Amino acid sequence: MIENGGAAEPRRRVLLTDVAKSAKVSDSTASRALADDQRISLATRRKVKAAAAELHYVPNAAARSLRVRRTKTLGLLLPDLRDPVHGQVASAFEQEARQRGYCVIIVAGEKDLARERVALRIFAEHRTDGVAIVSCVISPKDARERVDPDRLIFVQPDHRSLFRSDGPRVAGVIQTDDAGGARAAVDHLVDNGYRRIAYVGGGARASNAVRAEAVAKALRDRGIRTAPISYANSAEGWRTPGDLAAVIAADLPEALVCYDDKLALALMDALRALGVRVPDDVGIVGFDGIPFAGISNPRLTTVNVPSAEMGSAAASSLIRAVQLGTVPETVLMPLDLVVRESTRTLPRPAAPTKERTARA
Amino acid sequence: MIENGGAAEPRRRVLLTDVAKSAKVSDSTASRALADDQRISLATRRKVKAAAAELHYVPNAAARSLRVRRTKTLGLLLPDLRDPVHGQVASAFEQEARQRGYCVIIVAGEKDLARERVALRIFAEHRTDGVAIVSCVISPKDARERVDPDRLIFVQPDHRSLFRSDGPRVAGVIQTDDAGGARAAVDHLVDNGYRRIAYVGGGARASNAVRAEAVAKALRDRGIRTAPISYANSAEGWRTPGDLAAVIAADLPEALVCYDDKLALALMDALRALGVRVPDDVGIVGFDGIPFAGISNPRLTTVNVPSAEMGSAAASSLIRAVQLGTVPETVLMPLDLVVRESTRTLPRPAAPTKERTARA
DNA sequence: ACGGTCTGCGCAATCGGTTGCGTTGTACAC
DNA sequence: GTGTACAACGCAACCGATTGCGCAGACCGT
Repeated sequence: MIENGGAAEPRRRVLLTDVAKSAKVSDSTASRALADDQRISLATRRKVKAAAAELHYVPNAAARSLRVRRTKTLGLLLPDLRDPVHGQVASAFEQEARQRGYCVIIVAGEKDLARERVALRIFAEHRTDGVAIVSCVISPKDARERVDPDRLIFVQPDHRSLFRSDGPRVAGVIQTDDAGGARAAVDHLVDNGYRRIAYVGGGARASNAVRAEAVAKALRDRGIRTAPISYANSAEGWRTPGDLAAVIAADLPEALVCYDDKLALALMDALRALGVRVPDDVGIVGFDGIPFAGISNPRLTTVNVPSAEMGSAAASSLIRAVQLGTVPETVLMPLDLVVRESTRTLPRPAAPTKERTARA
Repeated sequence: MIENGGAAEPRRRVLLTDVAKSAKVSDSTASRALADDQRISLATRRKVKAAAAELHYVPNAAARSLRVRRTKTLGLLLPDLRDPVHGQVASAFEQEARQRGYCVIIVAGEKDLARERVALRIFAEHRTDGVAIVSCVISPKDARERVDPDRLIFVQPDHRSLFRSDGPRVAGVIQTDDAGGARAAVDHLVDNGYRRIAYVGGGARASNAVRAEAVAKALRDRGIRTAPISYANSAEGWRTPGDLAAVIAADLPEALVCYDDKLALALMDALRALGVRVPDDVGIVGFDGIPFAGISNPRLTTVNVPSAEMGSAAASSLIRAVQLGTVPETVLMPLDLVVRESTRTLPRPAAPTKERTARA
């Protein structure tokens, strides 16, 4: 029977000791019994478990992790939970972690270095067994100094610029093959007759530079030698999609490759306001493969990024590393193009035309 | 100077004791100094802090919370991090919490009772100072038995069906005024000449029933006495938006009020595939006000739900309750309609027409 | 010189589990 | 009868902080 004490006092939490007492065994035996330690007889184990259930015993994670020096907790640092891509990553990460018995502390860093450092500090205080950093601005070096590098993994669903000049290994990295994705996008466009192709950037962020470069290279590789147009934001401040659309509409290319789907969709909206039709007047391809790209009007052709896979891969890789005492692995995620309605086949000879490919 | 010990052994964590030793004070003084206890002289405080910084001391949250019986941690249970609405709520919740010095453990319950119970168990083990439950299937009663009711708040950005037959107070609740929202939507439609108005449901979920009822009542209140059409999903299984669109197109109403924006947008896409134009052939209004509703084609008229405000309200209310030892308050969030392009003014006398409003 | 009041700091208990090691009890062999 | 092996369990230390209480020394007044 449960002793209630009569009064409605703030019911004292039931401790392992209470369970032990109720089962008439020592604390240590109770602890082992609940952990299914083979040294404890089956009968005793059952007795203890029954008592625990009866008393509604809930172990104290803090006390346990203090002793065992493991928290079964992971830290997840990302820029923003509202973003579809990060939401996808976070969702998959959390699921995978939970299935493996870990729970996760999520902190949004908002692409702000100070906040990101605070986040890592929080993880350190909580002694998380591992940390995943998704698309953040903090440098790997900086991050390594704040949390155990062996317990650290970077996830870059949108770029991997941080990892070029930083030596062979910084920790685990789950990165995307932006070059491959850009190639697929460009191939699709060129094969369908598009020639005047522009890249529309997402600002001054490093992630943008990577995709811009990837697209530029893919264009060069296909012999598109017309100076690639690139609409970057002004160094200061941000252009609204409306402003950007106006600039673009003033000298309309045949196709636009956008930094990401969010930009592509916003741009489609803004262009529509200007009377520019997609894909009739201009083709558009995005990056990321967010859910809404599949039901927009027109549906968006996009380079799909396996955000969910990246999230779960990060979690499982991290956990494996923690348990084995190794360093999280590094994996490169392939990107595939999903062709929809925002691009079409241009009514023009698909074979490379002499006048455009110059001396090809 | 930092003693490194030479070898690359798994650098022992630095403890408060180390800081104390380095500052030549006792542990207790070190602890108090770091907490800026007035009893410790300023000079000593500075000395200790310097030592802590020098040694890169990071306090152990588990040890601390074990002692102080407070974890400065909140639990957040929601169905899915991928959902725009929940993402918004989670984002705001996390921000607010972090600003107040709390960190948050997020668990996705996926509208699955078992998983939700596991989540609450996790929160209980971690002794979270408070728990917020967003749009979940677990009953308030059930939840109250698993976590301290005084530390519990429900957030219902999409419905509040759980709270009708459950007594006056179940814990804190942040709920939405769906009735008001539905009224605004219906008023807008009716004022613009729409008469044959249907509600398109989101399945058998309780949340759907609430909005369906709210819309039905709003229609009745405006004297729209034609039997309100309502496209519910079949009891078993789910209809695809395509199926749903086909059914709707077969006998097209003048306007559709959808359970949420996601459904509205999917429906617009499916209807377009069937050659039905929005808003020319049918008006559409959604619920939630997700970001993408603002840039869809056509832009979606929708009942805006202040998800972010709800998230931060939940966090601050919860924290306040925890600190004051009171019960989290209950608030009702007003919903406002944002009119965009998916509805228009019908070329029909706006005044109620005799033949439709029957004996009005 | 001596009692009283502060100021600044340290001792040791405490939070709630886990675990190395030792102890008890029984069975079995010799 | 005694030694040995093994199964089942208990004692007490430990994890790393926080904090109630007490104590030493400085300072002051008389």
